[in-house]
Amino acid sequence: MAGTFYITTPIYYVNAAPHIGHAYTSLAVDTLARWHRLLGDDTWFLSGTDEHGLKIEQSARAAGLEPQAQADRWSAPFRAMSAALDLTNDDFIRTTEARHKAVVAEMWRRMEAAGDIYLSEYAGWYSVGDEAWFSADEVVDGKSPTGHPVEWMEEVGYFFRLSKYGEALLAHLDAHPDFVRPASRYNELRRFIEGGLQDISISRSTFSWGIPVPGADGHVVYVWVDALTNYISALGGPGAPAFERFWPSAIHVIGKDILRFHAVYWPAFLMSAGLPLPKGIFAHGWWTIDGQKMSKSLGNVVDPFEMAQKYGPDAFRYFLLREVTFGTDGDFSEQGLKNRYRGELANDYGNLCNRTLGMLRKYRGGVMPARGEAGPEDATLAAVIEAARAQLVEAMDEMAFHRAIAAIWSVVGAANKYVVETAPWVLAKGKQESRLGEVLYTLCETLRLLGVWTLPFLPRKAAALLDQLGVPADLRTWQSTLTFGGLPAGLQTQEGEPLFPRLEDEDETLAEPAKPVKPAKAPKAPTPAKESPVTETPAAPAAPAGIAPIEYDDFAKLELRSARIVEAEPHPNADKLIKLTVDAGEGRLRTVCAGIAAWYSPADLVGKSVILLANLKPRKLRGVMSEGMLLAGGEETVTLITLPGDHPPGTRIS
RNA sequence: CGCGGGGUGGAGCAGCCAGGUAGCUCGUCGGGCUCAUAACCCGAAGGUCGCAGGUUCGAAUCCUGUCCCCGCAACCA
Repeated sequence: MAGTFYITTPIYYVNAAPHIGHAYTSLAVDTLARWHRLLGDDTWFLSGTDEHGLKIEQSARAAGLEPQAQADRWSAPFRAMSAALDLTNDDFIRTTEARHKAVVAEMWRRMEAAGDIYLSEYAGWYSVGDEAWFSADEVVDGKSPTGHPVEWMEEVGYFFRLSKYGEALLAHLDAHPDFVRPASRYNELRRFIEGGLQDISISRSTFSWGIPVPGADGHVVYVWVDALTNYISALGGPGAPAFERFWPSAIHVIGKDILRFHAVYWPAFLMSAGLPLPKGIFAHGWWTIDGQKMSKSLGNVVDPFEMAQKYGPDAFRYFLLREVTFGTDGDFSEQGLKNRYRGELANDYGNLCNRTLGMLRKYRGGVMPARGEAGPEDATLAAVIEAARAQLVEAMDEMAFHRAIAAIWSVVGAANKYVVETAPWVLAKGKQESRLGEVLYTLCETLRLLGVWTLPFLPRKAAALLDQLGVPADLRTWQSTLTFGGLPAGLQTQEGEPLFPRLEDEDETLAEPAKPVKPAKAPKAPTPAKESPVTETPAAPAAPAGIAPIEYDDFAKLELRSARIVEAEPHPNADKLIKLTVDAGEGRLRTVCAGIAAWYSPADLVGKSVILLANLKPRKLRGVMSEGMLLAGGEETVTLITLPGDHPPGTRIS
């Protein structure tokens, strides 16, 4: 069964803090790595950061730092994720490391030697914001389809003959139907390749923060050749011992947005360089938050550090892997996490451990009994275990975490049922010692299997359970769970805390989000439970059950003032925002960005009197400092709260 | 005709590719148990599977049409 298993996360681009998406990818990969180590496979788990490019160069300049210093600074949180989330990555590659640069240069030379790189002049509309080129018909009013300004650029640069590899890629897909998973992505990709591949630009001369193109001063290797090569540079590159040991067995786990680069560019680069292709690519889905797209403006970005802190890394990991079919999109909600925590972790699994160890302590002084008289309930439980073991293996082979967990939990359920049906407390009263011993043994051994099987999914808690049971290391392997009955009699179990203690806020209604809560009578503040905040300032945290009542003092903290809009123009770099200049009677004008572009045009706004939240901490929105927030209401359509036309600016509103 | 995902008991989902008594979790109601983290176990109620046609002995599942929802730039995995 033992084999070689190399698994990677993408390298994360360091222009933003880690969020749930990064955490998800890393946790999924970590779980697979732990699983394969459990199976005894020679396993290597790689993660890292992508640190080159114009964006970093610019943000460094804006911060007054050297690009490397900026990269160091922003790479740190990604490295910190390993500790916070219990990731067991064997290595962490950074594209600014010498070992990486050397292999990128070698890749380049190999591709060049294959005749796949050529110099050409190109010209077109380039958008810094997108780091991409656009054709003339894509550019509207000097903006890219994504709203970023574009500029006409002419550049001499290197191209890669991607067009040459279409047939070979299709042939590879034919021969390896598992090369891209899930199947829906495989189909999507096929259609894309069948549509024909264009050569791609693989160098830049408009910025310098990158790996120099070998033998071509002034050119740096453009993002994909640089970034994708991390998967082999971390192994030391072609010929290195680690490369020989791990390379062709690689599985790249990625988000669905970068499938094309991994499943088209990367294999083509490798073919060109004369190197074997990875074994497969798995593209997972994205998370929405409370049913909505994750976005800063909604204030619903999930901070993985905070979640791990609050619920523990195990529970966070468990939720992400259990909640959705790996490969499809899912919805994250703290409510959902709490529900699964309480139901599946605390009540089902944690409580099973607790009651079992409690009975063992009570009836046998915490010492593992010898086996005894069998009973009819045993076979039922055994059958569930046998089935679950097979399902677990099958599910993990398909990276179907949710099914793997469901299989394990079928055993948890069966064990809880076993307790009720065998009723050890009745056996104890009736002095049926032999049967009681067998029942307690069976439960403990079942817990051992559960503990081992959940090691990849709940690394800390599973280990804690095995510790409580007193399980020695050689009984914590996959192999040791292939047969039932490994636990030796006489084993001393340990006192332990409940694995998953009840959550603090247990009186909270965890089930139905829409529990009608009478709205606090907030004086005048037009704040229904789910208002759309007008500006992109920190929105109130989502409060599904309504917003908790506040004291008057809380309200008094708001400095609301009337203000007159004196100027309005579209935000230079954001479609949803309007940049307003308002007079709040302070003797100076303020700039406020409001997310109302979908409902108002700038011309409509000038001269209106509105309500300004004046003491909101200023905040930069897409590059423009916004000093306040305008009150507005509505869900589908947002309406600014306006005051009668001649209302004097600066009046305090309460 | 831009692309993609989705509409299944109160909520969230599976099933659909390979048609054949509609399943899971949560919630609700009733019962049991008392070892345990007021946890656990059993039972019940509750769905004409968005709508309309079609194919078929038979359709949640295949085909056609149609309506609705959600993503698809900016913290993008």
